[in-house]
Amino acid sequence: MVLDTSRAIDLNVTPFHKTDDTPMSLENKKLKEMLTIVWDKNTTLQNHVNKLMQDNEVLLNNPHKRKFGQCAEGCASGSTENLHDHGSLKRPNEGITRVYRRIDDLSDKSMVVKDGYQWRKYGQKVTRDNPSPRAYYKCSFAPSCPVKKKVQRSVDNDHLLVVIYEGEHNHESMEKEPEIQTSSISRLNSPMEMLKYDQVLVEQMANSLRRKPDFIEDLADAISSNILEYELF
DNA sequence: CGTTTTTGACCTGCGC
DNA sequence: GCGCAGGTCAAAAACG
Repeated sequence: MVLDTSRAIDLNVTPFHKTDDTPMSLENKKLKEMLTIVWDKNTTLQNHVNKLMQDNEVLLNNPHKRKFGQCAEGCASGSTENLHDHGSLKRPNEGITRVYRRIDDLSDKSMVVKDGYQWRKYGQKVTRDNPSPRAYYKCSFAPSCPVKKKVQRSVDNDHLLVVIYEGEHNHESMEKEPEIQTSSISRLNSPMEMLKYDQVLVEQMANSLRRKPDFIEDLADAISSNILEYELF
């Protein structure tokens, strides 16, 4: 869905860009035109996605919700809007951080997320919008440390654990592990972290968008027209 | 035996 | 005021 722009740019700067009419030059010209078309379509799609995410943000900030944070998983209780909030990047409340962790072993039900801190589980609950239980943890330094976290499998993707941290630790962690931050992009420092972030984000958006029939039609149109144009060359 | 996890009961806030 | 759903408590069980 998302074009690999770095590759596109590499293709666009081939050493064969003389203005003569050699077969290689013609080929290069065609490739450039194709790239322009694909790029335009990609931009259109991304605009569409941005619009959907903005709509989703409006839903998240809907004051009808009981309390912020409770809509952490599967806000799709509304029958008309079936988008989930996993793609949202910013939260209105400070001190609340969402982290996505990938699970490789689906049979592992422990929902243990190693984040460098010690946690004590104090509850577990099955929520209405997600069949997998939500686990509640307090920092083991409580009550001096007020931090809590909630861990639940993503309703969209079994391979993802959604971890919601509330509050800030007032002590040092035992060990630090890299996390996939989605609430604070500034914490994605390395290219590898950015790559992981993109991967997770794309998965979430794809899962959400699959539920939008209009978008599927648009996507199908874009792909089919793209293929036709490609075959014309 | 101390610590952690489990789990049913209870509390709280919100919508109707 | 009632019902619902999420969050928390606390006793019992499990574990090292």
